[in-house]
Amino acid sequence: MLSPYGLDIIESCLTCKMRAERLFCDLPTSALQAFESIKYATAYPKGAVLFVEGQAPRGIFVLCKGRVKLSICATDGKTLILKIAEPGEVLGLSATVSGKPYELTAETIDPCQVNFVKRDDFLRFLKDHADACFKVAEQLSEKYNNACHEVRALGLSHSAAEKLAKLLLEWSSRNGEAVKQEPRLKLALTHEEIAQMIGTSRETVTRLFADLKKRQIVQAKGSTLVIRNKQALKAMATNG
Amino acid sequence: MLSPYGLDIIESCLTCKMRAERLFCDLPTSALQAFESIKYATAYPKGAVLFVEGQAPRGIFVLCKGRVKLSICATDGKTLILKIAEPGEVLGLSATVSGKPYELTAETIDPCQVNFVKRDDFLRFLKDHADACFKVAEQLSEKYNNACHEVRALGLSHSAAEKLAKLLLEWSSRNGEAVKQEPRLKLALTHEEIAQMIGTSRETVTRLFADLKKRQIVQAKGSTLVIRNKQALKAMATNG
DNA sequence: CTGGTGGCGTGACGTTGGTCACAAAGGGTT
DNA sequence: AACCCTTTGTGACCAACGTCACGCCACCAG
Repeated sequence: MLSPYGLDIIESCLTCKMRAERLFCDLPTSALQAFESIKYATAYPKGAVLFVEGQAPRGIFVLCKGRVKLSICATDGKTLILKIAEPGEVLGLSATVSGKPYELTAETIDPCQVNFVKRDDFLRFLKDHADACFKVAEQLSEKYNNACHEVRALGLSHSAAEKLAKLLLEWSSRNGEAVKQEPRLKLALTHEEIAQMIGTSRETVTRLFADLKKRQIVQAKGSTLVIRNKQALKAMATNG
Repeated sequence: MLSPYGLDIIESCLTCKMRAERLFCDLPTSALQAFESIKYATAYPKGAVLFVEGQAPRGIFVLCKGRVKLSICATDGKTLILKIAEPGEVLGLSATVSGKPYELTAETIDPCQVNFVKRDDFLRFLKDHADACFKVAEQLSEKYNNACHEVRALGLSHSAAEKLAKLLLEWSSRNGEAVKQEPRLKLALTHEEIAQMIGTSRETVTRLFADLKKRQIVQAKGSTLVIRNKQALKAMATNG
């Protein structure tokens, strides 16, 4: 079997092992078969751009493997990273449904496997499969929810420190690390990228991390970060 | 007929004159009849709270008359106004679909007429009416789109002036005033509320308006604002 | 008229954090 | 080793803006 960019291709959604765990993949077999017939399994190298904000919607991208960076950017080049999409996520969904331009830019940061579905095919699929349509509504609610959290973090924070603390706590809650006394997390992003996630400058992120380390709140072990004082971090995240 | 809070109640969605113009109201008669049977026509005075962020979703609120302020607020009381909802808008939709808590707070700023539908009834209605389900997906896309714009405005702006310029331009584009040489708009909000919309302080808004007037970019005529120099405003909105 | 209240205008001041500039530390390649 | 290139660390400087403080005006009730 061909295996571009070092990926093990998932051939069919019907036999996909991760099917049950994922919102959009978990559909009755009849719908999945229909989906199967309109999807294009594709693969991208690291750094590929799936779509750019402002572009007319070509269709949806179901992420099967790898991570994708979702960002918006200003005319002057300043960019804001909204989230790093993980496998199972559907990208370009809202633009495809509404017909408006993609509202953000999607760029792979790993080699990725993606199922692409053309807009026309997808809309027809939704008309025919009411249960899929409901799943889409659920997915969109999820996305809206995330966007609201983003708005809250950006709009109601008093300082960059507060936003960084929020981000670290959110990351640690991803993998269930949050319940532990001293959560650990892999810092897979550069300071520059972290800065773009919280809407501040690279230097500020560096300084904030230095400060957190000095105050014994976090500790770096290679590329993993140990949160030594969860309470202090939470206090920073809520009181600004 | 009873007419609480000085409203002329719209009795039935089937005979509603505004039906065609509005996304959610524009459904086939069969679906509308089903909707009719599960909705509760209600009325609220000015200042009533439809739901609070964090609350478990009780159902959706279709706004028929009046305006509703949608906001999120921080633990310290600082609030951010996301938008002022106009008639035709469906409130609490995403939370009702996903089952997660309402992500924002809805408070009437006029006497309002509202059609309320309980969550259970609404979900059953969606299962039965695929076309309604698709409408919901469209509505959610719309909301997501708005949220993305909000994120962009908040996260990628360099200054409060830029955000205010963006807001004024957006307001003027609502009523088709934007095409005119010198668009006019009603300032229905206080400086305090405008500040809460762009995430800044009341004093800053006052100062910004004073500056805009001094530079002949806008002009106040009573409670209406005339934009005298659209170009300058656009420049402020894009170049920060 | 008088007092109360809510919105607006404005000065002074201090902090935050963006920007520039450069140094240091890795990490990979030749 | 010498060389890149990327990432991180740090100091200096300054504009933006949040905050406090207060005065003014309009409106309304008694």
